[in-house]
Amino acid sequence: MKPRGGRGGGGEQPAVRKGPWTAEEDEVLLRHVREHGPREWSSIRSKGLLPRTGKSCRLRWVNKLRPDLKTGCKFSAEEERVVIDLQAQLGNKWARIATYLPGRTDNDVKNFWSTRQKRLARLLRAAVPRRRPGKQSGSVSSSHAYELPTQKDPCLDMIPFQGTTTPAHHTGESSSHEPRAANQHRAANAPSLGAHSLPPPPVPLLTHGGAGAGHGSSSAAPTSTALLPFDGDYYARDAVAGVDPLVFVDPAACPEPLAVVPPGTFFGLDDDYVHAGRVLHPDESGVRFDDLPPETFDFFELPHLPPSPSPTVGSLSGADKGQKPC
DNA sequence: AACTTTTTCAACCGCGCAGGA
DNA sequence: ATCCTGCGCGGTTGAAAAAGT
Repeated sequence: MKPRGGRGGGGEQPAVRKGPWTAEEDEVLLRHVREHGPREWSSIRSKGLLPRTGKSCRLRWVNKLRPDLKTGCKFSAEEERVVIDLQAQLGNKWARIATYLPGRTDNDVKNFWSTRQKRLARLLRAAVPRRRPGKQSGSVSSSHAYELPTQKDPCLDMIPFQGTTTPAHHTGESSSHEPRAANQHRAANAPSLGAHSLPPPPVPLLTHGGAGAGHGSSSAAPTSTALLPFDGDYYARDAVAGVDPLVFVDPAACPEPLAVVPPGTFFGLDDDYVHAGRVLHPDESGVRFDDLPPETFDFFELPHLPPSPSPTVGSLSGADKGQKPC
């Protein structure tokens, strides 16, 4: 990190400091927020409180100092599901997705997603025979215990892992920005999404076992089986044993599950889904990369999930205070 | 135990929008 | 109508920690 002085707009202001925050800086920032609320970020520097840009201050607050954050907690299975579904629905609107996840920041969601993208990429590369034209994949199975019933060359090397830019499908909003006011208090009051096509966030999505389940958020998923990922899973097929880890929301109580990845949106592939070496056709929809990594099957520890935190709007500020056990 | 690889997390950057002057 | 400033968002990077060999 090159601490460049930056042409700090005002001559008297100290050079902008970058890099990791110190406890002292945190304290100053917290004090500022206590006194003024989470705003006036730029005044922090202009008043000489901290040699940090307003931007940096805001980021620090939002991502680290906010009292309602679930820091240090891995994403629960339910959270993962929400992220995956919403990403399919909204694209990379991390801030918006985060509004559905109390205690999570857009940065959390973003990091989570990119981590999984990387993991998937690696897994697929490892798992899938590289069959190039004219070269048969004879050697592949030797290094992998599982055999993949490949039906068609998935050309995985060409999968455009689009975590970065491509929304799975556009929701038609040209501006990703929510109304400012809504944004501003997102953390504290949970979201009030600007209308558009999505349902209001929090209530249904973190349903656990059904209660309060979803405002019909989706266009898809006529049945829960649409969400059932793996009929040929090579990690945990046996373990699955009829349990759909992703759809533990009782379909009866939640007749309208979250949107599934609609056909053609799996990593930008059209027509067919590529799934760890085999191609799934649209009628097998519901495949999502989340199913791939072994740890996904931590799902079977789901019973440990906290009893529906009732992630309703507003639960964020109160109930989620402090660092609760994950 | 040492080394390598992978994952996680924190922070920065650039861009675009909104509101005020 | 235009410019300026502040803020929020999404993408990216890099260091530290954890896991694997």
